[in-house]
Amino acid sequence: MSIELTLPDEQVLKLESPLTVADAVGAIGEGLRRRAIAARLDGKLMDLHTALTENGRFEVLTDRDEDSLAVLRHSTAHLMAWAVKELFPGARFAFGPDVENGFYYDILADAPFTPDDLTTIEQKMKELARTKVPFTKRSMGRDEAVALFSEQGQNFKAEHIGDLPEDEEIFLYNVGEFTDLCGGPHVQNTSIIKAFKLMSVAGAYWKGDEKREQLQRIYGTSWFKAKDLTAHLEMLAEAEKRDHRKLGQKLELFGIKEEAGSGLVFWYPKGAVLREQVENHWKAEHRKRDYQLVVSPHIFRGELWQTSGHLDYYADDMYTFEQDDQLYVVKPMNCPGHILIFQSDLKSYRDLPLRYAELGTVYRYERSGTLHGLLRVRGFTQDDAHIFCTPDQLVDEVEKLITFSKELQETFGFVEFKAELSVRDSQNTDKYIGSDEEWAEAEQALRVALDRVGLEVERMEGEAVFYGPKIDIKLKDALGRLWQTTTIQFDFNLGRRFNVQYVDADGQHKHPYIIHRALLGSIERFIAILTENFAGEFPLWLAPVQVAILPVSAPYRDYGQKVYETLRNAGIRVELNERDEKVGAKIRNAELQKIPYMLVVGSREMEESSISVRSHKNGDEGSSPIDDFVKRVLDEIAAKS
RNA sequence: GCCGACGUAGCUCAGAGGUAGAGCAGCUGAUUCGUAAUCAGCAGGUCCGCGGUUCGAAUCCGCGCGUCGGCUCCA
Repeated sequence: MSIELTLPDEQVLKLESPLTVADAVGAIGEGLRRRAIAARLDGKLMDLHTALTENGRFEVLTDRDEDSLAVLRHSTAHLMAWAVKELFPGARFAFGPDVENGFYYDILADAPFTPDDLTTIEQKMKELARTKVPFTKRSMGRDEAVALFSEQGQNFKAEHIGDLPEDEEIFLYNVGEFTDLCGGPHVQNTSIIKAFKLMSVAGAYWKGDEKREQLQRIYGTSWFKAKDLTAHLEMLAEAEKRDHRKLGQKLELFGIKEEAGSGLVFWYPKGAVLREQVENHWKAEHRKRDYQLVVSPHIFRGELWQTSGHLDYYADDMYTFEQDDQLYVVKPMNCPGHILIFQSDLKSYRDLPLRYAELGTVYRYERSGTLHGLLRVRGFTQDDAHIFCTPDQLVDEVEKLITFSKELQETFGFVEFKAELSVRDSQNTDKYIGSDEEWAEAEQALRVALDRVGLEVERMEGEAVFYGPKIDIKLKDALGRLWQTTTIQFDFNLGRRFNVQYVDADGQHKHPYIIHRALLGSIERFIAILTENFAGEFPLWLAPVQVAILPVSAPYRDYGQKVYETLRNAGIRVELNERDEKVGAKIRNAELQKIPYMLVVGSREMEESSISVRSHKNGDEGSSPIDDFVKRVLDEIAAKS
């Protein structure tokens, strides 16, 4: 029998079976055979020793393909499991997949792994890898496989076989003494696994269920080349340097105080300036787009949260207290407030679309283990808005929102975005509020709007919240990391619960569509993202201190004071360093604080009524008349660049 | 919330049953200096909190709080 393989260049390769994938790769070229990691037949990944039995589009993966990395990492996970089995014979293995940048394996061990254990395991892996042991695959009957794993005490594997679809073939992979339930593919042998490192160990639940066993998850990273591993570790070191929690401390931006409670942020003067700039810009941009800014109280009576449904769903996650036998709730959302404002008078279709925006500070009791710097807190300020509109205004409004989101974030220097469209789980529509028509219409509106803006979008089946479909937009930062900021959510629930209405042209009372949205997400979170993106080197318009004036020595302080006043009166955020230090030390301090401009003033400058400019970006830039410098700075601030 | 690690001066960290240490920052004084750290002195601590073991606990044990890495969760 012959097999026809269509190669990426459309060439058709005819081969006689029986043959393996490796044979086919060898037929294309011997050099390729040596470099091949795996192959793809009609999009399906297979390893090299698999028998080829069907025709199809055939693609060879070498160590240059992204997908090969996944294969390598998955194989590294197996190698690690083997090493663990050697060192800890009682270990029971759960899942061990590849993940972004690496892999993990969930293991139930007699005792938790220590950092020393990781070192030992890593050494063992290196030792085992050098023996150049092959990965081999075989098929096995279900009952036989369950019996095999049960007999070995591998109850997680045995359990998982029972969870696999009836018609799925069961495969086992062997590497050395380790046998795993696994579909593959894997690298040919362990000699390819060279550049890896075990990173950390953490708890993880079996099958992600917090009611099930908690396992030890060992994370590792793996690469084809040592220099890729080094580059990855350097990237992690760079990310650590940019950690907003560290920079927040060093640059005196904010702090979280144990004595005040976790997840609650104190904004120091410099951080408060950052916030102020972000918020001012945000407000101005909303006014430009016909939003009305509103302010709602921080606490509402409990009944309101009964009406909204939050008290039923989230009672344990809300801060509540009683006063005069009356339950009050510290608001975890702004929506009910905006609805009350909407209902303050009878609304006409002529009033729509109506856009209420508020930088609304909300409080939610987040579980202690989830808190993380400014990224996950218990008190935060949503850049919230609610849009009330008619059905035929829907698409336009959503399109405006997406465009607004992009424009707003672009000002902060972000240029790349990814969108996710979350829709309901079509298998399980009962748990969602709203009719099929509403869901269809809303999803259509979101989709059309996304198309119009031309944003890349991924459909997320079953990821919608119970009350409506949503679009989430993620930005990509300077290190290529994605951060979710914008969320645009339909709400079929609150309008009904509060009976929100407007009078249409035909005199009928109707429910408006309600869209809930945040563009930056929360101010706290967004400032964390900004801090990490810029590594604390904020653009001039955001910089807490824009200019530092550094007199060379005491006799020039008065002149420095004059320059200070000129800049301050021009609206520039400026600091005068009057300390009794050498100018080198003053520069060092200003550089460490990442202040964009430093002005050195001494005798020369005093005589010429000038200043010497040093920028954080370029270093010494030479002298300049004061007025020229003021203009330059004001222009740069205005450009928000 | 769960698993693990950690918590010492404002910050970064050393110390490990027997009087609590360094650097930076702070204060005082000297110095008056030209593009990333001038010198000297002084001060600074419930060693996260509460219990326990011990003649004696920052150190060992228990509980609590907090931080970190994950898991789970995220209206």
